[in-house]
Order: sequence, then C-alpha cells, then structure tokens
Amino acid sequence: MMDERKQRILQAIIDDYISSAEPVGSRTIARKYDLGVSPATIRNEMADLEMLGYLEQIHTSSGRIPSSKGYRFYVDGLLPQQPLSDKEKVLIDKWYQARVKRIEEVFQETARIISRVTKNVSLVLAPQLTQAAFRCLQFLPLDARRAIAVLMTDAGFVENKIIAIPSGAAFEDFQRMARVINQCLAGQTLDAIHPDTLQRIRDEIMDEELYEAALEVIYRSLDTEKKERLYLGGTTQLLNQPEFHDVEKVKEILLMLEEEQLLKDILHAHLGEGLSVTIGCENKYSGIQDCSIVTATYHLDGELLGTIAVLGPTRMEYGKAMTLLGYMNNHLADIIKKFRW
Amino acid sequence: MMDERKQRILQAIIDDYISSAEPVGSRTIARKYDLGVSPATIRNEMADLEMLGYLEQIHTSSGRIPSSKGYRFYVDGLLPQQPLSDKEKVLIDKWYQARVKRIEEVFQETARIISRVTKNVSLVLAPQLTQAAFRCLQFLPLDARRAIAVLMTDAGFVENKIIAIPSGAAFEDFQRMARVINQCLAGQTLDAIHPDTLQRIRDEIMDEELYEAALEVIYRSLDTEKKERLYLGGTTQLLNQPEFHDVEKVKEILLMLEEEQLLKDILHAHLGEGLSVTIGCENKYSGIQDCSIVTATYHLDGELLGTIAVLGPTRMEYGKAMTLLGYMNNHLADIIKKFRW
DNA sequence: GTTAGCACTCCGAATCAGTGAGTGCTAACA
DNA sequence: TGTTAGCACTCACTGATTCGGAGTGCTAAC
Repeated sequence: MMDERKQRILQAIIDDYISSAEPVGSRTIARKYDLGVSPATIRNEMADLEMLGYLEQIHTSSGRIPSSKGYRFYVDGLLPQQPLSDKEKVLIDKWYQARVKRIEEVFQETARIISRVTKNVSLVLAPQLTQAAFRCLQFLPLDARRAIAVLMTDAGFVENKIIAIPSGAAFEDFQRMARVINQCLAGQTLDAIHPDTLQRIRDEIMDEELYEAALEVIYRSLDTEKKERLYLGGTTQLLNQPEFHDVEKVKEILLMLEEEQLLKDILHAHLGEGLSVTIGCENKYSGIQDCSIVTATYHLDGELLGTIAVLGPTRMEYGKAMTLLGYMNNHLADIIKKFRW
Repeated sequence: MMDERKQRILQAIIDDYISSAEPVGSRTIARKYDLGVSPATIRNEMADLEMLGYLEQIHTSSGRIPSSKGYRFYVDGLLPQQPLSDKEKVLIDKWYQARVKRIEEVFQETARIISRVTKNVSLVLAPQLTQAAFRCLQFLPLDARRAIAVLMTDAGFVENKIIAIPSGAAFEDFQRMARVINQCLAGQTLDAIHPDTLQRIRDEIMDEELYEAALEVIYRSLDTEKKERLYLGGTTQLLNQPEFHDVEKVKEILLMLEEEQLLKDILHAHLGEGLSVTIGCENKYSGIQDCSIVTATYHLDGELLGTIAVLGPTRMEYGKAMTLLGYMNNHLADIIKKFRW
C-alpha cells in the first residue's frame, strides 16, 4: 500500500514543495530527483498518494501539494537528517555570550536565535516563578514609612516591591520577620507553601499586622510574576513566506500573535511532551490551521522549566526546526545554570 | 494667493481624504461640504492649490491628494478642534487603574492606550535611569561569596545585581561602604557623578578592591539600564490602513519598527520640542517618507522624562493624535508621580 | 468672478483568446 | 504485470481589448 517507491516519491514531493512553495508536478519530480522512473509512473503513484490522503490538488491539472497527513508521515519517518553544523553551534554560543548579561535576557535572545535560524516565528515560554524555590527575602529601609522587599528564587530571579511599614512597627521588626521567613521557607517552591508553614511563621512573628504585610509581599510578588513570560521572535519573518502574501492572512496571524494568553495555552498543551510537532489542521485553534508548530520543553536537573517553539506555515523546514530546538533544549539548561546560584 | 476660500477647500479636501483614503474630486467636495460654490469653481481652486504645491495628482483625471506641504499647512492652521471627550478620559483613567501595578508597566500600557485610541502605531520612550537621581544603594547577603546590590532611583526604579564579595572582605565592609556611598551620592544624577565625589568615596572606603567592586555595581547597573526603554504598541493597526495593503510596504515598515535604535533616534530628534508633527517627506528616514509622526515630550516637575509618539500614514487624524498626546503628556506625569517616593 | 457644458484622459473591471504546465487515460511495450 | 509514450483535456495565468465612470481642463455664457 505504501511501498518504498511511494515513500520516496512523497518525500521528493514534500522536499520540493517546502523549498519552492509551488504545487509540484510529476515531470518536476522525474527531472530533479533521480528516481529512475518516468513522469507517467510518478503520475500514477501521485494519484495513489492522493487517494491515500497524503497529497492534495487545488484543481485538476494543477500539481500536488502535501496534505497535513502527508506532512505527518513525512515528519514521522521521511525527515532528512540535517544536524546543526559546528559553525552554527559556535554562532549560537557567541550570540549568547555577547548579548546575555542577566537571566531575563536569556529568553528574549533565545527567541531571536530561533527565529533567525529557522526563518520563522519563535516562541519562548520562560519558567514560572512559582516553580522556582524560595531562596531568601530581605527588607531594605527606604524612609520612615516604607521599605523595599527583595525576594530571590533559586532560578536566579530577583523580584522587588515597595511596601509600607505598618504604623507602630519598627524596621527592626521587619528584620526579625525576614529571619523567621527565611528559616521557614528555605527551599520551598513558592506556589505550594504548606499551611502549617504559614502557621509557624505566624506564631513566630506574633504580630498580626506584620504578618499580613509579609504575606502580602510574598503573594503580590508571586502574583505579578507567576504568569510565566512569553517571548516572541521574528514575527516579520512571516511576511517573507509566500503563503502570507495576502494582507488579510497576515493580519489574522499577527493579531493572534498579540494574544499572549492564547499562545501560552497552545504551548501549554505540549508541555512535557519533549519534541512535538503539530501540523496544520491538527491544530485546535482555527487561526493557525495552515501553520505548524514545533515545540520542545526544556529541563534543568530534571525539573521542567519551560517551552520553546517554532511557528510557521505547514510548508516548514521541519528537520531544521526540530534539530535546532533539540539543540537549544540542552543548551538552554547550560545557559540558565550559569545564572543559578 | 491663499485666500479664505482656498483654505476652506484645502481643509475640506484633506478632511475628506483622511477619512476616505481616496483621491478626492471637485464634485465630492461640492456635494459633501457646503461651500456655496459649484464643482467648476472648486476645480479652478484645486488647480491653483496644486500649482502652489498643496495638492498632488496621481495622473490627469484623477482626484487630488494632499502633499506633505498640504498636510503641513493643514496641521499648522486648519486643524478641526476635537478635544478628548470626558468619556474617553474616564476610559483612559480606568485603563491605567486596572492594569498598572508597577512603574515599568506604565509605559507599556501608555503605548497600548495611544495605539487603541489613534488606531495607529504608538511609541513610548521611557525615562533614562541616567537622568534619575540616585536614591540609595544597599547590599544584601546571599552566601559567603556573593551579595545582591540593590540600587534605587528617585523615579521609582529599583535595579538589582548579584555581585561577588572580594575574598578577604567581610559583608560588614559592604555595609560600611553602602553608608559611605549613600552619603556621598544622595540626590546626584547617575550619569554625572563628579570625580571629586568618587575620590571622596575612595578615600573613605580605604580599600581599593572594595572600591572597585562598588564602582562596578554602580556602573554596570547603570550600563544595563541607561539605554532608555522603548515600548511599541499597535503595530498590527498598520494592516488596517489601505496604504498598507501591499505586503512589501508592510514588511518594510515592520522591519523598521524592529530596529529599536533607529526608532529611538527618531524620537530623540524631537526631544524637548513639546508637541511636534513630522509629515511625510519631512522625515529624514527613507522608510517612513509616506508616514507622519506626532511626538510629545513629557515632564515631571520641570524635568524632561521621555517622549510619546504616534506613527501612521500621512493620511492620519492629526487632530486626534495631537489632542491625545497632549492629554497623555500631562496625565503621565500624574501617573508617574504615584510611583515616585 | 462663477458656472454649465463638453471633450478628453485615464483607471479599473470585465471579457476573451492563447499559452503552458499539468493531469488522466489508453494502448503499446518489456 | 508494471512501465512508458502519446494524446486529449483542464485550468490558471497573461496580455490585449473594450467599456463605463469619475474626474479634469477649457471655453463660452451668465
């Protein structure tokens, strides 16, 4: 049914379509790819492949284009190996070294790299603070009525917030409280602080108002940060793709790219799946049914940190996207480690 | 030469072109605007206006469109008054209240508001840290070898950086140093610390290595922050304008919008000018010669803080953009004041 | 100075034929 | 039985042509 030759032809058609963006005909395949058969034979095979659902035809007497099912088969078995060249790896390294000074910049630059290499839109979902472990909380005096609370996490994030000192409380009380909190929360993940721990803190602080103020710091700091950050890269790359020569299509997808929550949801759907490819109509969201998404989740010491992804037309260089994401996956852990204490 | 009636006709033509985006003919003007003259008369006047350089014609027998000079005349004298309605003001207030929790968010949300109201691209240049006054520097212990330096400025920005404690130095030395620095730098603007002051700090610290470490904190903190931030809003608004129905044009301008430094330069060119309008070919940068930019600089207690701007096709609602920027201008100072200590 | 009338220009939409790339089918071939 | 050459057919695309409409400039009359 799907013999060796059919596969080779399917592969040739998809390869050709990916690079040309034009419906491909039997003669083209016969000429460019050395399959040792005539166009007529290829035509027969193409008709079969269409019957099987791997190819589509815009109209009779046009060439064939791959269907989502076709791409799926291609991605699952026919992908040409194209490992990252050493030169590319070095370039990526240099890029990070030159541009990343602080952990927050890692993600933006990662997005840049991915979109540059793949010539498509990239998405990077940065780790949630809530998954990070509490490191320490400190208060700094500002004036008689205010202090700055600085919260640090294991992942290297530092978050600060100006808070009011409750009337009657001295700054020393804050110092004492900080000691208590640091003792109790050391190493805990922020989104799952046990009620018992909170109770212990409360007991030790022995001042309701102070306790409330401290909690507010932790929770508000957590609140502003807990929505993980999404970084986008290369949105203008879309405009180079012939499938987006129509402004309406561009508008549709650019508007979608502005809906941060939607994008996060899409990435979340693949969280923890390792390297995953979603092709065309496999996408649940109607705006991107002629796009594909390649996602990869990255880890650090076994802990799930976030997701990186490539979004492009179904006619995408899957091999390149997948090898790149695979590489960045590992690399990202190393980079982040540098900022970890 | 440019009598009352010519001006009225010019105004009518520009108003009409701004709302329709189509070359406007004499008959349209006669029908829609009650000028009390026949199309033939208007035709004569239009021919004169073209001679004078205020109008252009794509080809004979097409309607006229305003030239840059025409828009300039319009902006300088013919602008219909369209003050912000109370309803709009309330909406803006509510928007800020609902979305801005920390000072950094002020600018992003300002950009959003401007692009929503004007239906064009907005740019917001946030204050440079270097123009802000030093408030205080504090060190927090992290472990035996590291500390966190937290630098605060008058404008409400808090910046932090992890630094290594030089071997041999105790954390207490840092505390002492912080006291010295805070004393010496209090109230100084960060980009113009006087050499004498530095010398004083050096003398007081009496430890070369410690002094170097402290300086590094200040300068690196300054370094990462001194490039003022640029916030963009509403880039997809462009796609709704008929002048950008061609993907090539869209690409050109979107690519330009990705060049942060270029945009900053453009905004800088109008720094301190108050409300300023640059129309079409008045722009130095070739990529935006059929765009106009309205900029306004905002202040706080007499101190120049930054620039807000609207970028759109020359066929832009100048009146709306200008009144909005004027309003935001003042409003922004109030909003920022809330975050100031 | 203003206006009506008219010839003229030019764009854009619609139509039509010709071309070329591609297909499916059939019959011949190995 | 699988492969191939040949051929008629389809359909998008291109370029030429036509035609209506919107708009202009000019002239002559008011």
